[in-house]
Amino acid sequence: MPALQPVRGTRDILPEEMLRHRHVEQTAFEIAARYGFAEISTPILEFTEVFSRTLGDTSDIVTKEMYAFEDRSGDSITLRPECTAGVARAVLSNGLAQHLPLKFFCRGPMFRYERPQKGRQRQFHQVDVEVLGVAQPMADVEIIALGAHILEALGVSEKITLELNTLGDGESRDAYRKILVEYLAEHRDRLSDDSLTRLERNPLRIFDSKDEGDRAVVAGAPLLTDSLNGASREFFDALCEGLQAAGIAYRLNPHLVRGLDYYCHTAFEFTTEALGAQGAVLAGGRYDGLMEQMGGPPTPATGWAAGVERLAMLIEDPAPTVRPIAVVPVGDGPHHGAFGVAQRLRRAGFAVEMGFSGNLAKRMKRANKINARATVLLGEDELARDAATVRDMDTGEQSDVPLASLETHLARYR
RNA sequence: GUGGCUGUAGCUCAGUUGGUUAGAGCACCAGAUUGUGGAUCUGGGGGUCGGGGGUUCAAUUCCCCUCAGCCACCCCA
Repeated sequence: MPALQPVRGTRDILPEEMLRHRHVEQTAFEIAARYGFAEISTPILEFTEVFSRTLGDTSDIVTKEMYAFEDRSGDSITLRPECTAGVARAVLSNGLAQHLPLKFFCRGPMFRYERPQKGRQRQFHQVDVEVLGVAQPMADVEIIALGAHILEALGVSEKITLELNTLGDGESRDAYRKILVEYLAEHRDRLSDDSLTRLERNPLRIFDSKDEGDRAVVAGAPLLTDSLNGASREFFDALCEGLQAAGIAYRLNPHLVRGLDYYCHTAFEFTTEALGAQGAVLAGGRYDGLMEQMGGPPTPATGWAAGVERLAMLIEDPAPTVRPIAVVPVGDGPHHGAFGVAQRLRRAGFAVEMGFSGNLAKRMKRANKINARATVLLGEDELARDAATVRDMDTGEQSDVPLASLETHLARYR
C-alpha cells in the first residue's frame, strides 16, 4: 500500500463535485420516471460468467478490462464493468421474464481496468436504462428521446450530437462480415497491426480506427447498410422515421460500431468535442440476443448508459442549495436553550446550523461563511423573555421576535 | 497494454548554472473587535520539494527506478 493514495483510477468525490453528480443522476432519474422507468439496483459483484458469456470473448472489456478475482470460496467474481448484463441476469434470476415488457432505470459505480485519463476512471458512475421485451423500433425511439430529453434538461444539448447507425440482425451481419473480410484481406498490407488483429477477431471494429492507413482502406470499404436484409432495412427505416417524427436530430454514421458482442440493429452515441478523446457521453443500442445467450428465453431488448463523471464535467454549476438559518447562542449560558430552538426549527423544515464555539464575532463569522440567510441570536436576556434577535444576513437588519412566532417570521427566508 | 508530458503548502504557482532556516497570493487559525459577520491591518500554523536509490563535501536542482495525474493510441460512459 504505497502512501495515502486512493487506488489508481479511483478518486474521492468531495461535496462540491458530489452536488454535480447528484444533479446529473437526479435529473436522469426524474425524467426516466416520467417515461415509466422504475429504478432497480443490482449487485456490484457478479459471477464472472455473467459478463464473459455475454460481452463476447473478443471484446476489450472481457480481454483486458475486467476487475476479476477469486473470492474465499474459489468462485471467480467480477466488479461489474457495465450495467446491462447484471440487469438481464436479475430479470432471469427473479423470474421477471414472465412480466415483460419491463422498463428499468439503474445507477451506480462501474469498474474497468483501463489506463486512467480525464473522463476515464477505473471506477466511474453510470446511469442506465433498459427496455426488455419490446421488439418494435418505437422502443429505441423512446429511449433515444429520453436520452435527448435528459441532456436537454442538463443544459448540454448544444455541445452534443447524436450519431446513429444500424448493425442489422445476425443474418445481415454475417453476410456483411464475409464481404468486408474479403475486401479487407485484399488490402491487408495497408492495415495497421492493430487492425490486423481486429481482422481476425472483430473486423467491424476496424471502422473505429484512427490510423490513417486504416482510414484510407475503410473509406473504400463496402458498407453494412448495403448488406441489410429486408427486415433489418425496415427496422432501421422505422427507427429513423420515428426519430424524425419526434423532432430528434441525428447524424448517420455508417462507421459507428459497438465494442460489445450483444448489440444488433440500433447503435447510437451522443458525443461531445468538449472532453477530448473521451467524447461519448450517452450511448447504447439494441441487444436482442443477450438474454438468450445468458440461458433465458429469447427476449428483445434495448437500452443505453450515460457517464455521470463526463456529464458532470459538462454541466453548469447546479443551483445553490437552500441557505441555512444559523442559530447562535450568545455567551456560554444559553447553549441548551439555543439547541432547543434549533431543533424546533429543524422539525419545522428549516435547514439549521448552530455555532457555539469562539466569541460572538467568531460565531457570526461562521454564520456568514456557511452563507446563512438569517441568524437567530439567543442571549440570556432574549431567552428570559422568550424572544430571539433575528438578523437578516443580507441586509443586516435585526428584529426582536417572540419565540412563539419564530417559524412564521423565518418563513420569508426559506 | 504502448508512446509522450508533468509532479514544490489545502489551491494556483515562483525558486535553484547543485550551497545556510524553500517563498508568494488565495485559503486556514488567532488578535485588533470577550452582544454582532462580509472590509482592513497584524501575527501564526502548515512542506519527508510525489516515493526510493545513486553521484557529490553538499541534491528540491543532476542520473536511474518507481508511483500518480494529464495527453494521444487502444477502447469506451
